[in-house]
Amino acid sequence: MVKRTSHQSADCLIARPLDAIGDWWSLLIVRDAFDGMRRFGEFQKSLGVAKNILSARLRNLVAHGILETVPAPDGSAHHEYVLTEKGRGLFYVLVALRQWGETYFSGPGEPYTFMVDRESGRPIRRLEVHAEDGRLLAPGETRLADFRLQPE
Amino acid sequence: MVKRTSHQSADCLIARPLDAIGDWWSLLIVRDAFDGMRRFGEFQKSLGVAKNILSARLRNLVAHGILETVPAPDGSAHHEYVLTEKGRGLFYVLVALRQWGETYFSGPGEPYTFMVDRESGRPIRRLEVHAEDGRLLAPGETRLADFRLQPE
DNA sequence: TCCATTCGGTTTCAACTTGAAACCATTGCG
DNA sequence: CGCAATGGTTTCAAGTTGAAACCGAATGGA
Repeated sequence: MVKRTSHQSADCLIARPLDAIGDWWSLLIVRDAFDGMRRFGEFQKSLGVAKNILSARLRNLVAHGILETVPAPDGSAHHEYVLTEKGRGLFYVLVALRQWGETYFSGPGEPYTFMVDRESGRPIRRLEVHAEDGRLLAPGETRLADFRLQPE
Repeated sequence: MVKRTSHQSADCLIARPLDAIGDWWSLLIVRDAFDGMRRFGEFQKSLGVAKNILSARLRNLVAHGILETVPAPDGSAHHEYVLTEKGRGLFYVLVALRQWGETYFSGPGEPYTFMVDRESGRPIRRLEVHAEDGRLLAPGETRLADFRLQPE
């Protein structure tokens, strides 16, 4: 075996992100970070993940610029992990995954949790994909195109 | 070791979806399926993945109702893999991941590929998260809430 | 002061997963 | 009939994961 396959250098811009966050734990760490968690111990408790794994994942997320470490504000020797701009960019991925989960993975009769506007407490709208001119695009109504030279 | 950790029964509706698609290959298979691929060989060639792994992933995606097998239209004994409704629901996840990739993972001077409207060939708009009343929500301006009883 | 505890990890090691390559069963075709 | 293509499964070494033990630096209390 050469090595677990990496998509670091794949052409596809879906494959490359998966290299950074493409495992079970990383996205959950990011989710918790959006929920305000910052400390190693908080993540560990929330996720129930083994410490070595958490350690490796945090290191990887920091290496990819998704989290960054900042000195702990309480003056302790430890540091905290906070989302970078790039990390906050994962918000839309989380929302998409979440809405998919709400639609297809919530058991009947199960306490239904969903994403609400923090301000009003009301559910948010479903994500939509729009063309440049505003038309709503259904799944599959897109394709990929090269723009080596900016057209027009 | 008990078993590789599963989030099947996690409360969180972000964790549970990750159980279905939370590895490198599954989402790439779904991406290819959106691109019209249907045959084992097509996926294998496109992804360069070992056949045993592809086989296991396809089985898993079918088991989760993301793909389904249909008899091959050419009358051969083989079948094809096509996206179900649930599978097509992953469109928004792919778009979100893709836009994140476009923003943060495209090397400078690299041939820039992005998602365009199939009809017009023009780039699509960025995803936005909106509150019920239409207000634009920034990353972090949401939270999760329980709706055991429908409020209002 | 000294012992205990918490926090944030690293190390160790067995079980599990991954991937390359070999193998196998059907069908298609000349 | 023979041979290649398709769509897998099997095998096995190497890599990854996870539970638990360990460790070192700071507090925290008695």
